[in-house]
Amino acid sequence: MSVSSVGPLSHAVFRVARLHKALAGRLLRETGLHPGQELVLMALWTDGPQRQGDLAEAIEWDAPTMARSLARLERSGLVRRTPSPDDRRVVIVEATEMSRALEPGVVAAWSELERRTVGSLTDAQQADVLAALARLEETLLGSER
Amino acid sequence: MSVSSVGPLSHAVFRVARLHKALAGRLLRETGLHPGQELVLMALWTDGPQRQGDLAEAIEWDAPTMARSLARLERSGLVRRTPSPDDRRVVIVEATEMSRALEPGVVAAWSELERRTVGSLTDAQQADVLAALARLEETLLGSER
DNA sequence: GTCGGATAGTTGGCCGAACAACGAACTGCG
DNA sequence: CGCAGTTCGTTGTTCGGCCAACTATCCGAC
Repeated sequence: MSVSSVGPLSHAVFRVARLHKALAGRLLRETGLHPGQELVLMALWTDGPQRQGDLAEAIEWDAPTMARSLARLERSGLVRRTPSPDDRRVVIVEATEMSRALEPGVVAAWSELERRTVGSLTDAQQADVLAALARLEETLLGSER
Repeated sequence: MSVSSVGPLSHAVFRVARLHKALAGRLLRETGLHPGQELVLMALWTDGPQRQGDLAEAIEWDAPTMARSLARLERSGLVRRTPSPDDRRVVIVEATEMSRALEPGVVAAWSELERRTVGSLTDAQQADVLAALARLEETLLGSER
């Protein structure tokens, strides 16, 4: 029973995901960030300081994953965490001035990633692919509940 | 610059991949395996004993990732590794008898994963999605070289 | 007011994943 | 024959990702 015969669609998702993530990693390397960290920073750049929990929810991360990732970003000086005065349990996260220097590189990396992902697809094909992915996402989300 | 605006297609790939992998992890948990290990075992079950390098290539894994994963599987008694007599650098990997007990569960998990991924898609829609993923894979592969 | 439950983050453990650096073994060329 | 270069696998380090267990804080009911 080979993988591709048991689950052709799952296998295809697997393969595309691997390739895409690997490409993202290579492109992002020039910025010095690891894949995923740019999501955190982009969320902070666009939405401003926010509670750690909200940030985790925004990019759909586990709380432990977010905590550790922020600890690393903080250590790199890209992020600042301050306890909220209102509720001493919550932590407010914000991007530092220093992190702003990375923004052009990150946007460039994502643009290039998108360019290389879209490839030579026509607009119509691109719409098809997006629609297909949306269908998959909807199905998978439905399977969670 | 939000992620979805910079790279809508990339973002969609990202999201589907996360959901799919998480679902795979949940389904596989019942077998006691971690996502990825089932790929190794399935390859060994179908193709028999083989060189570690060939195995890594078959499921497109990094050599270090394969080495460590096999070390864990070996520790669990699911896999046996013996040095090749012909070439003392190479290691021959084989699935143990004990591992065979997991086969039904693994196949069931992958079947369920596929079922939940396909969802209520018609055959035609399913073909569309597969074609779309194939196009993406082709594009991404082309971007590697 | 106090005590129990809910909420916010952290930490430990384990895994897959990538890169770099390394040692061991083989191969082929001069 | 000997040595350079290649191939095979391992180890170190650093990540993201998940679960489980824990601490600290807050809130609400009694």
